Amino acid sequence: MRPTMRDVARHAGVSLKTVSRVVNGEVGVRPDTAEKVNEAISALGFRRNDIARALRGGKRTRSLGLVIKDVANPFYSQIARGVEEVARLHDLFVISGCSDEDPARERHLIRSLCERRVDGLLVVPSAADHRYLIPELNMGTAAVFMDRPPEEAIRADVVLIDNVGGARSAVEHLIAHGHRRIACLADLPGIFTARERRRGYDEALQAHGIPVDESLVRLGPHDVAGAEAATAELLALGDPPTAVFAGNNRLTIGALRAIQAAGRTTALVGFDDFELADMLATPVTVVAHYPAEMGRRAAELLCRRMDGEDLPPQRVLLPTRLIVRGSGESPPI
Amino acid sequence: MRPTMRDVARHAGVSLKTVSRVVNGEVGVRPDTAEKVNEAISALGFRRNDIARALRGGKRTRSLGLVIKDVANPFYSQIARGVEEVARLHDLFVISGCSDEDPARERHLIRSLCERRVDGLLVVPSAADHRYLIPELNMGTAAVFMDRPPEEAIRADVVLIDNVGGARSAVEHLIAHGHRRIACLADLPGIFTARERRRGYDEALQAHGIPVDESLVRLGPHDVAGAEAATAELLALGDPPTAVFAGNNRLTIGALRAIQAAGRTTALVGFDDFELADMLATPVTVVAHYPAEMGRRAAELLCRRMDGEDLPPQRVLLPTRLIVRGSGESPPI
DNA sequence: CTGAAAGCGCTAACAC
DNA sequence: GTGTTAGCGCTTTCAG
Repeated sequence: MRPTMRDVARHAGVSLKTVSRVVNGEVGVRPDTAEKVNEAISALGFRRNDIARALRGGKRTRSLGLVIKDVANPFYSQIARGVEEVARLHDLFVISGCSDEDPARERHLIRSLCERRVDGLLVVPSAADHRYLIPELNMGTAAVFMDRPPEEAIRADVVLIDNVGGARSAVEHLIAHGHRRIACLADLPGIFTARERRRGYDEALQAHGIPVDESLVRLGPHDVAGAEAATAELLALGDPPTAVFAGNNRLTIGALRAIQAAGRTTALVGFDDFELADMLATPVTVVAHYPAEMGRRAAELLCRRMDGEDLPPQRVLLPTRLIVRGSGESPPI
Repeated sequence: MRPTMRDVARHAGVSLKTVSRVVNGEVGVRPDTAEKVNEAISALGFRRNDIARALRGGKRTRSLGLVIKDVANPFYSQIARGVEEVARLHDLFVISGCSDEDPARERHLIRSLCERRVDGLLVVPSAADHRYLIPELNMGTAAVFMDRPPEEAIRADVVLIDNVGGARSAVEHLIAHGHRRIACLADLPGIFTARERRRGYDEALQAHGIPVDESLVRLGPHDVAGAEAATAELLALGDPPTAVFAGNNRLTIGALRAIQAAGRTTALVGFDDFELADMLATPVTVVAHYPAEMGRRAAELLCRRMDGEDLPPQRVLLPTRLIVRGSGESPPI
């Protein structure tokens, strides 16, 4: 069906190797020979077969594998964008898959990507054991982790957000506005970022001599509906919180819905910026960060590893920024 | 570095072919032989090389190429998600790239994907000439287009949204609420969806005997700022529109900003749903559609083509749905 | 400058 | 049940 170099060679009346030289822009081909070859190439519609190319010479496949939770989620799609930008610069393709936070699927994806001989792996790891990766890493597949670190045993680079610092700055902002009864909404404690952000919340309170009141902390909600219900419960307490810190954008939206529904002016600061946060009835104060930058940085580290650079495992911490919009500045009631 | 089947065979004291049989779950291997082979596999950390596998026998690479404008844009990332869901069911990998609406980059991407011998191609085409694809298609690479059709000469399946019908329903909704001076904001006329939506606007007015007033039509703005400026201009007219139809989500946001800034209650219906549309100060009435479904349908069509099904080119039209939320129901002033 | 031969890691087609 | 041989489409020697 598809013509091969042999076919082109036959058509042009030269040897296979000469075609190879022309196709790869090697030197040492007379212009008129090259001309003949190029004519044959377009006459036959020849396309070099990169699969065969990668096979011979243990060549790189010029591809990297990306495992994220879900591309449809803006956080991950921005990571993917950052990765793609760097990949493009290095003439690499990105082969990606969604784990949907399922460890079995994640493992299957990584295994399949290794079977396809991707030159490197970029992974947002789920809460699971990643030791199965060790043989792959030893076998020479570079890997960089994003957003959550793998276990200690895995010696690989990782790019994280400053979760603790970001959460602390959010809660300190609320304290600065006079709040002392501040609720904390965080995702499932199995998730690294949820634990870290909760830790930032604790640290901020402690630093200001405010005891942590566990009845104001809700760990577990991980969607808008769950956060809305949890917030409604908090607002219905005898002594309700005057402010809420929400650990991610879905939790922020849920909290917002509950606060609006209750007709309160409870202050709110959320982790993660989101589109239209400034256009809502109450514009939302957030701890912003830059997922695309995370993707870029991770991809850059990976490329360096792929080029054989041999540093000790890096741990990059990306900064956050508090964006003040209104919801975080309401005074305590 | 990485062990091959030969190495495994040597280690297990069997022939290469026996290893191949075990690795591929073929029948006709004694359990104890299989056992030995499996031990050698884990001892050496062997991973079958899918590159070599695809080469032999003109085998499929079990991958498909996806070319979209930008993964970071929720519209495209949802398409990507739909594609990935179907790919997963068929045990296919997705190799994707962003064209950023640059025809040269799009062409480069498609070419490279063909060189990697993807089994099929899923493309959101930019406004450009796609005839260079014809040889690839003839050479057996299946292709399905999404969101915008390629030129007539390309005989391939395409999955579209009902742009005309959706726009018409939006404008008829405004007419039903008593509006007659309805503005139209649409993207660059080079873009298929922009033209089609503008056509739906015209059709709705004509169907109700309302003459099209070109001074109320703004073609060209393609970001929030541009739409905001265009809308501000419209509102400043001596005889301003009482309602606005915005041709996509960025234009809707821009219009909304301008209307809020002017302190008006101008009615607004937008094409494309977006997150938090219901949480804004004025919840936004929209023409919703389902990008993930577009990705799924396109991927399904592609898989059927890849399986050799030979129907005439299909043209799938996905329905839209008007979601009433408030902004589209204000009466004329 | 150009070409012939070997072989990347695997599977298909046949032996035994 | 198991092994041997050929060869996928290309690049890499090494000769001419």
